[in-house]
Amino acid sequence: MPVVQTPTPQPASPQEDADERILKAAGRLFREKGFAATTVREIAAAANMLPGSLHYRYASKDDVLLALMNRAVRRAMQAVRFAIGEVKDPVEKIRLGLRAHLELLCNGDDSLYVLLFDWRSLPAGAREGVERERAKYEAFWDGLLYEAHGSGKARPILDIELVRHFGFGAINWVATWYRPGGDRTPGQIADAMFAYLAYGLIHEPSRPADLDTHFAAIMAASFKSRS
Amino acid sequence: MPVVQTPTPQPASPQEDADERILKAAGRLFREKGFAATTVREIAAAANMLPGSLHYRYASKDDVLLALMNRAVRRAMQAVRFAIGEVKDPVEKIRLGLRAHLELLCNGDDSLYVLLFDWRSLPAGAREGVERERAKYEAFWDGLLYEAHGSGKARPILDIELVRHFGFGAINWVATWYRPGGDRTPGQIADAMFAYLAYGLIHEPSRPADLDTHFAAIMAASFKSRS
DNA sequence: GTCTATACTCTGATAGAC
DNA sequence: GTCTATCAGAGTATAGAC
Repeated sequence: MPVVQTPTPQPASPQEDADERILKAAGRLFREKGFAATTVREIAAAANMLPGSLHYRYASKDDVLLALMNRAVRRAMQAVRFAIGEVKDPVEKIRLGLRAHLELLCNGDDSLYVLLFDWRSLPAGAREGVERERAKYEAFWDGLLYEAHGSGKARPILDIELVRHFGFGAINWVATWYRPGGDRTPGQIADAMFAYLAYGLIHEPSRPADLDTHFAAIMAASFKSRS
Repeated sequence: MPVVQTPTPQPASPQEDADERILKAAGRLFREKGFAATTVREIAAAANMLPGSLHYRYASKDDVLLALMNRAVRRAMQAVRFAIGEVKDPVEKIRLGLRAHLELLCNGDDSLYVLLFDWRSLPAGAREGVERERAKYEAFWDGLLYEAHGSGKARPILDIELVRHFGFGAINWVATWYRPGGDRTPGQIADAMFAYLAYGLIHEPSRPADLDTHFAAIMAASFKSRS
């Protein structure tokens, strides 16, 4: 199993620096307190500037949220594509993609969390654009699932969209209980989740040895491999 | 498979009527717009009273949220216990509990949604009490999982808490994409989720027929049975 | 218990100097 | 581009009549 890497971010140009500071500060605050409970003064202070200066970059508080969410989708797509790389095995692609998604959610910037958990704060007018990009990301995952389904390795899946919803749910929910420094890294958690969902929790005496072996191998690796 | 029923709510006494109207209105608004984006004036208007009257019942907006969340845990516990009833099979108990939880989340009052998705809005001081009750609910689920684990029907589970987290994630996330009137009822969705997680998505030629049969039976029923 | 009226704070956004 | 200073409005909570 290849170790997951994250794409190296390109150094910010001088003029992007202020924008970057704003989005980073806003991301942290929106994640901690939620969009509506965060004030523009707080964002500006955390970004080491004054409210007036912030307004020069973003015309409104909503615009900050919008930019943050657009960035979240972009980064998620980028991280998953990068993690999969040139891997060909369709099931392994899903495992690697899950790891990348969860690592971004837990240890990356806060934008993905905000996208997922502060969706209601996005004004209705701005929703369409983000929705479109988000749909692309989901379609990408559907493609991975469809590919695995077609490979014959996966159980005949009755509803790929439903499987994606359940998978996203299990993995996104990690953000509500994960605390850095715990027993497992995000990568290990993602592997465990993959193993449970892929091989199931029901054990019956007639279950063939190879299924248990695959399950055990992933679970064991989920303990050993660093994220 | 017994049909899931919901406990019949006892009729509200006259003086509870106003409290009830407030919590119901607040639940709907908090779910739609979030706690911070909802104003006391809106809650009062939706409950057919004026802000001053609302204040007579709840000293602050935070108190409304607190009452709503405490109620959510109470109702969830009640609904799951009721759904399980006298069923003895540990795996079936989990299936029925999942259905009840999801039905409350999708079609019941909005308090459970608010509890799960507006957790950050609860002031730190009030968190402890809700946390304690919520921990009891989670411990109850851990008990169900432990029981299933001990029955020998379940695969040797390495981490019950992790399984609960994944299960809660998949099932709670349904609230973010479920729309009433769609193809499936909450009960059917819960059954599908149960089947996927219980029997796994990986299919291999050596998989014994009985596992596929159980999986198929639940999935087929998930299409037929009304929630 | 519910109303009216209001106090006081904080919010997002802006205007204009530098 | 960033600052200072400020506006107009909305926010929660309250006081006190009925």
